[in-house]
Amino acid sequence: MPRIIVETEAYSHTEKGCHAYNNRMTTRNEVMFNEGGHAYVYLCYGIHYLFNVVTNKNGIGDAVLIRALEPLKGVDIMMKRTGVKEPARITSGPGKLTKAMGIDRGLNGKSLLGREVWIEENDARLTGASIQASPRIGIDYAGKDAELPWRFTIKDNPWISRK
DNA sequence: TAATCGATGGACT
DNA sequence: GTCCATCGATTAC
Repeated sequence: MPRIIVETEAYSHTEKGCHAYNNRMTTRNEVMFNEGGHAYVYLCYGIHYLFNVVTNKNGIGDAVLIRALEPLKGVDIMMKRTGVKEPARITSGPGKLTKAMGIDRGLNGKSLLGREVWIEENDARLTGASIQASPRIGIDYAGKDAELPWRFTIKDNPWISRK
């Protein structure tokens, strides 16, 4: 069931918004220190699973949070999973998209080159002008690092989260 | 071992 | 606009 990723946020161990800040490794975020190309899935607020892609080398805790998707197929089953009627709202948020995709902690640490979850290229090509950068969402506790413009969205795409 | 707190979202006033 | 469900990880003691 393909999707196009339309909204992401970057997290690096060099800033406080990241779980791996200051190279802190815990049972929760240890997969972030894996080789890039792995899935990092964790439970937030006791309710929502958030899906990240580990991006750096082994031993370096960097990742990209997937915040929103544009569905290409499978809209019907995602509406059934989430109960959301409006197609453009099914995956418009990091917690909602994992529910729509059926992602849970069972995928934590899985390789994105495997068969359970993966990312691939398609024919869509973006120009720099169609990508907007803005401050990340929901990390006020990170202080000054919360202002980093590390949230990337596709301009005017209706599937991005509205915050 | 106990208290606190989220990389959220939905319901409600 | 405000409130809060819900639970594992983290922090406080």
